Amino acid sequence: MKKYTEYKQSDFAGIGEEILQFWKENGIFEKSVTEKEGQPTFTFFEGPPSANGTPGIHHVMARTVKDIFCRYKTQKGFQVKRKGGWDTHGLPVELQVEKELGIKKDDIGKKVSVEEYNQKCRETVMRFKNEWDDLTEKMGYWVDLNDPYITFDKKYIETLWSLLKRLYDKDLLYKGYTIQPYSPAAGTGLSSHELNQPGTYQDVKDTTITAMFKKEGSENDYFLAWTTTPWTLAANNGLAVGAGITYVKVKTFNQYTFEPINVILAKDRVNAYFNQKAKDLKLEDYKAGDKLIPFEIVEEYKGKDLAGTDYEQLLPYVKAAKPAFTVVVGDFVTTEDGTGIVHISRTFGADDYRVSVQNNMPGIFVKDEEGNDVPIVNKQGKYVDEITDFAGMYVKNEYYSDEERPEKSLDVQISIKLKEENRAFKVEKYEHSYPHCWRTDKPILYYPLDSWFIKTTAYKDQLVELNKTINWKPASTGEGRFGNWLENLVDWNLSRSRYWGTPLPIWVSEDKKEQICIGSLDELKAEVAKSIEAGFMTEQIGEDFDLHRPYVDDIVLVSADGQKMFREPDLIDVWFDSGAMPYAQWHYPFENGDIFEKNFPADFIAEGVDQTRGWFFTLHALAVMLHDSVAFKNVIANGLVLDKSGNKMSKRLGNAVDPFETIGKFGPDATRWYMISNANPWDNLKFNIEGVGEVQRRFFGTLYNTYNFFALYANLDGFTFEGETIPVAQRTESDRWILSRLNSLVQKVDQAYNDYEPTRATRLIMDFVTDEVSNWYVRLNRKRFWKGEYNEDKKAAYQTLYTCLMTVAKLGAPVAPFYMEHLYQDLNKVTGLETAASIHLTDFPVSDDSFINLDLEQKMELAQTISSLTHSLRKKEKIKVRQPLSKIMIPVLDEKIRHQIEAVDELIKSEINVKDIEFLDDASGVLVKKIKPNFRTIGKKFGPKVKFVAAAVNSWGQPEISAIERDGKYDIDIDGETVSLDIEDVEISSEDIPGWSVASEGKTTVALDVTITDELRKEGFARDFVNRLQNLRKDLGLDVQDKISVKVSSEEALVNESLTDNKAYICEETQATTLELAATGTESHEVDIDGHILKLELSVN
RNA sequence: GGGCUUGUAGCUCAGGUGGUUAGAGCGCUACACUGAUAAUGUAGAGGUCCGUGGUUCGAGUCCACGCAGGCCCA
Repeated sequence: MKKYTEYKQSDFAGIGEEILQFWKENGIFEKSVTEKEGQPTFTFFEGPPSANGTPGIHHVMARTVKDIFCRYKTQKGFQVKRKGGWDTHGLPVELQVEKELGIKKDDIGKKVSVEEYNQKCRETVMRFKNEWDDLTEKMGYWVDLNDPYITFDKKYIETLWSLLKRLYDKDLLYKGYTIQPYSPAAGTGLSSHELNQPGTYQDVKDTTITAMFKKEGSENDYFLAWTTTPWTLAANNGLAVGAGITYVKVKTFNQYTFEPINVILAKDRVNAYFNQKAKDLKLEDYKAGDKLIPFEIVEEYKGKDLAGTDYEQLLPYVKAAKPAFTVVVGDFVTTEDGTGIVHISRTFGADDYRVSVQNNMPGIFVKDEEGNDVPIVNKQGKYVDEITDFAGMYVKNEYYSDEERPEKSLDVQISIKLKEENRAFKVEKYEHSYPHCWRTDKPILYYPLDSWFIKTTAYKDQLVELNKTINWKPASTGEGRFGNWLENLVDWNLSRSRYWGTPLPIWVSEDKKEQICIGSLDELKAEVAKSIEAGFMTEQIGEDFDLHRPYVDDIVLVSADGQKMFREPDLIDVWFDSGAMPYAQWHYPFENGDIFEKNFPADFIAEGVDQTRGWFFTLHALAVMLHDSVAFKNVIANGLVLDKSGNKMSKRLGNAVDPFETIGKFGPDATRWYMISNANPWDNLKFNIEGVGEVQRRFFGTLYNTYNFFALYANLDGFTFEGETIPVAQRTESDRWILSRLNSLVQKVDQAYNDYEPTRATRLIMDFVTDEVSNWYVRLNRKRFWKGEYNEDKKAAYQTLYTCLMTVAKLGAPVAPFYMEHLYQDLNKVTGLETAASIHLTDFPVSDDSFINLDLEQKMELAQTISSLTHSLRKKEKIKVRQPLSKIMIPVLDEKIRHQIEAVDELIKSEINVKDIEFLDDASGVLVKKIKPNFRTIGKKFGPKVKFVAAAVNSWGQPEISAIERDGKYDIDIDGETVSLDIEDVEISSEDIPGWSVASEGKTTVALDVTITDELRKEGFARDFVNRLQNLRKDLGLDVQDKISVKVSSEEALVNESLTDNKAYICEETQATTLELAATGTESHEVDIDGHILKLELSVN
């Protein structure tokens, strides 16, 4: 007969490896997909990781979340295809290659050819693929690694080109300006990544100016605006105020020219600009040169009232058309520093640019040689010739070489000019943090650069609307972080001036008047053919043509009017790569149209919350713009994995956790279960390795022990779940109880997974296994398993526990795929009840409502409370559980409770070792009742008078309590007013039983009779004796079923009587066929029971 | 600077719609159990619910303003 495997020792890491092998050999993952052919699909998109770095523990977290729902949906009957992928382009790859080659960006094309450089990127990007594949397997992440999509693949890029072409045809792709960090010294724009490198922000002292902008048509009213970059004042095209900020007009004098002026600034900033000591000075007393300058607030307005006011251009070197030089409202204006009025220069600030565009304000531009609009600072960082007074000066003194550096910087010279013109209110040095170029160490400029954009703003409303249909976990990320981002959407800047990435497929003619966007390899070939005809190219490109730089740059096309066309040198944002994966992973629309249709949009995706503006956005944007659809219906944005103290993990700090080490030590299941159960995936997880150990001990250890317990006895009795399943109605109270709880659990866990709440699911399962199955059901029913014949009752116990174990395995399989598989196999190999080769091919359990019995669950809860209270009393009285006591008494105030307790009284009695349960009701006359107000109801009824009502109720004695119990209501007098209290307005309980040792919890009270009669004492002694005998059996290495003969010699009457009186009991418990009181030989064992020494001799029959 | 988020026992976390003894696990202490045994059970100690105001008869819970940590973006 088949046996359940019994284990001497748990080895969870070993189970992981063993099961992994089993899955591989039997192709279980493949089957879990192919067996579901024809079933409804559940689509999951894999956000591609980059394999140019080693995986960390946070990847285990992210991928566990993904895996759980794919496995769950598979068990729920869906077909879940999971195509893996690799993100291969991008700056980190470039930086790493540059580091390894010991070059800088400038060296590309000089020291190293673009070709060599790209080859190196291609090698580097997959460097750690093996580690990644290894982790994927070991952690049990089921994803198809055989046919992954790779973003540098030619087919992948071709899809990207086709998408770009579609956007281009919809007029959504355009070239424009954006304000970007720019290093004139290095001659290149910087990415935010580069700006975030350590050391880029440095404290510097700059000359700052609070400039005076003269209000149009006024005599001497000026708006004050502060800037830390005076060189941008010549490009000023507007002023911004906060709509809700209060502004004042102050009558005063200019400290440099001593002229009378009226200045307008935020009310909150007056104290920062005017000396309080001058508060009481009179304006008419002011004399030119006075240190203290008097001031007087003469008017007050809101920012929104100032909007629309015109002012005179401050430095009118380059003109601009109206509505330039107008006051507008900006949401970024604060009164933290400056004047509460912000100087706006469309060409030199991102906020400035945005607010200018919103208000249609032209910027200050000059024409270059080709007639294009360019800013007043050139790419070297010098003023253009049009700024006559300062033409050719660097705008930052740091850009000069040491020899050429002027004594007075441009900022200082502008300050002097403005002071002389009565346009400077205040000039001062100011120390602040300013970003510097990490390569040249010179300050950067915010500067308008050419870029290609996708006009996402044209789809803003659809993006916002469709986002509302997405189920975000947590909701706040969707509404807040993502929703707000969509509300303030700007066009997607697609350009990157780099080498390793997807090239922009746009060719532009030499005169910039014609352009063409290529949407496929075939199109490109057709264009190349034309170019060959025109004599610009000599050879057609081949099928294996690499769509990367530098090869694409060598292609010269021909325009309609016969000009040469060159590719725009930009690459596209790598986020376009990943956002396009729903299409590009299938090489859609060139191939696989049917697969794409079935797998778009995704039902579910998951990635880190840091992807909100990355992958989540690009997926959403492309789906909305190209398909008028969401890209995903459900999304989990998981949080960070921090170290145990809440610090970010980093290799530099040495606090990073190695996932292989953790899995190697604790196995994949405990690692996964810990991460999911400890905190919601969207909260940050403080990863503490001890927590993994705890999960292993507490949850998996308990489950393992429970299985082992089952296996031990089921093997002895040969239980194989053969024959009839015993009807639930014929099972014991506790069987029916645990099955009721089990079915409730199935319902709740199913719901939790379905709601994308994995943490709730794991906590439910864990509590069920440890508290209900192990600590209550198994503990109370232990004897049923090991005592007596293999009868119906025993069979029911086996069946019940088996069902619990099997169901728990299925419920927990999505989170702990290895151990649950192992448990499934161990159980099923004996019973053969399931036909599926793997738990991951079985169906998710379905709750049977007819098993759920809430009344029974209440009863058991009562039993648990009563037992716990009695234990507590025994403890207080120092009476051990092995000592039987005659009774407990329980006051019952209603019949229902009484019946409920009666239904489980056997259970209670055996658990706490008492002979009897006695109920005390009103008739007993010994009850002392306690009453307290039910605030929930009286709060609603009496509102502010609650206090008085509560005081009245609390003062009641037995007569009032009896009265309200009898009549169902009671009238009291509050403040001369009669109010009526109903029985629901109070809670009556019994706390005291005069003369007894009592304990209570909630409405349940227990009193314990602590009298130990001789008979009880003898019985207790017999129990102790059984205990010693059992120990002895174990010490002697006897088998559970061995029968024995026992001889005992003792001088004491108590001992002898005890053994005689309880002989039958002792023999049954210890499997003794005889128990003799007789002299023992030399082979005897001496035992001590509460100071009574006796000798006993034991022989196996 | 802005958006989002977190703050409850030494640690990790629960605490529908406000309701009077704020819970669990781990850890700690003590005890019990010893045929689940490198297990297990019971009990105990341990709290300014981040702070300050407010709303309310009543606030861990609602509102406002702060403080501290985190993420993203400027």
